[in-house]
Amino acid sequence: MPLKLYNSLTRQKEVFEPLNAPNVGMYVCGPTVSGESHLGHARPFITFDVVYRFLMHLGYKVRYVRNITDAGHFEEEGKVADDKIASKAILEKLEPMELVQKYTHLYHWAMDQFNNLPPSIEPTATGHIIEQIEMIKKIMQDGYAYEANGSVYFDVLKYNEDYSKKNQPYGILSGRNLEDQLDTTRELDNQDEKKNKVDFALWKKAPVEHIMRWQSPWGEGFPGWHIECSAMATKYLGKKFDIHGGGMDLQFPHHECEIAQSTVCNHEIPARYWMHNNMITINGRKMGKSYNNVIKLSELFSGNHHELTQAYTPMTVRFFILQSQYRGTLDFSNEALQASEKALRRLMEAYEWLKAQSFVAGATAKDDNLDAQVNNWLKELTEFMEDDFNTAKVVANLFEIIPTINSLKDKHISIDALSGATWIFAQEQLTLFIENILGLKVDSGANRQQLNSVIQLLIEIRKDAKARKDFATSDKIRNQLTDMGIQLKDEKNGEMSYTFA
RNA sequence: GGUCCUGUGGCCGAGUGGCUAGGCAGAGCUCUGCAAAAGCUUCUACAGCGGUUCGAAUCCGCUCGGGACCUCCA
Repeated sequence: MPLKLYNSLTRQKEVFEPLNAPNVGMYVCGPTVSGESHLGHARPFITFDVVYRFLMHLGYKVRYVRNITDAGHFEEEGKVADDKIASKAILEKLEPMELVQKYTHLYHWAMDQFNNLPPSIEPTATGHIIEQIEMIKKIMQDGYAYEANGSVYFDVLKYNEDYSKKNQPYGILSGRNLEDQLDTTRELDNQDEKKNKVDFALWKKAPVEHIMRWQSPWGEGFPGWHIECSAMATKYLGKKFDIHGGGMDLQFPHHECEIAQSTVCNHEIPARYWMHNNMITINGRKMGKSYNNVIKLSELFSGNHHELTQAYTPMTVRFFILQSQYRGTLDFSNEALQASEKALRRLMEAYEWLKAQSFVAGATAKDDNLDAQVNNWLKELTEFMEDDFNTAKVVANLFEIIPTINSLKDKHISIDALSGATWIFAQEQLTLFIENILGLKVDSGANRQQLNSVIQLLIEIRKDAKARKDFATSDKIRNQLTDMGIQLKDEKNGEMSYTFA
């Protein structure tokens, strides 16, 4: 079956056909590093990490470009007041590059926690001022932008008029028509440099107090928000590339504007497939700065937030996100996260155990029905991913297989219930999907080597106690370990194992 | 106001015109010195009202509810 994905541009699922197979170009809008990333930001990066991983699994050579937006009007929350007082001395002033550095590091740390693979190229907006200026000049030459008082604006009306004839009106991606927008925005329109309210900035003149500024043909200023993605995508992926991704809230205006800019410069819509992940909600409402309901990633990992009843590991969060399909909203709650935490532990325990077993390839199956069923579940994993990256169904099928694995482990079924080939196939598929495609791994604590030795010692003592029928001691060890978050389990064969809560 | 999305069991979530999604929580059983874990079994569904159909949670209409975007936004 071929890979199919939902294309926001055409509003339907389409078969994925790369422009230059086996190469695939994918651009995903990255973070604005003026603040710390929150749970909502995690979704696109995890979603497209899985897309990236799956495309590579299919054998494509993927160039994955994800930018860092580090130019614009920067203010760190809470620091604005200080900065206004600060005045003359450079060291007292808010230095944007300090913020950029700080939050870029935090962002990379979070991506690493989530086990997201680094993109092939991670360009910064400030590193591509020249490319952006060149692009703006080109748009002006073609007559689709104008200068006003040191700023440059894109002429949306003219663009819409000309490109409507080519069946590419402004609003083609978000499905809105310009007339409606003119109607709804007219009242707000008064004193402006813009010819029309719907025009957007390609370049902004920097006010005197603005620290971030670059020389340009129009004076000192800084680039508009939308042009950076167009410039960097074009530079690294060419005029036309395969996939452009990002959050649904970027569809308009950001991606719409990107399309307009790139279409003028390069004469075609920059990407063939547009993918948009839906939002994470909290209490049914989009998580976002303007709603004042964000949970930052560091807060999520530490549990230090009034909405949180506990800390959640990065893998729990990743798994939580992958349990849903990326195009639907996903509602955050402690209950939901706790469910994911437990489910993930069950999945990983079964998987780790299975991975450690050795099977003989030639052995035949005694339980043909179960064997066929397991094979089917394993095969479906690929089909589900090929159907617009349906990780929710992939996860569901993994859980279908778990009881069989645990039954073997607990000797409720014998090893020859399934054929050797099926067991080996299960090992391969689970490794492939759990680790390589979903990108899940066992949360590794700090240095646990000594801890493990200590626990091993306690286990020995407990075994002796049990042999003596000294259950008081045996229970004391188990219960106190449980209180510390270490769970002892008595295995069937008299051995004991443990897991960290 | 404009454009669009959505409403699934206690919670989170798949899904399709006819077959048990899955996870977590709850109940029972097995195992166990007792637990835990695990296995097996099991209870709560498709907002409401109409329509199309042999058959709809799935398609259509209306009503009610929730949400997103309308140039800060993942």
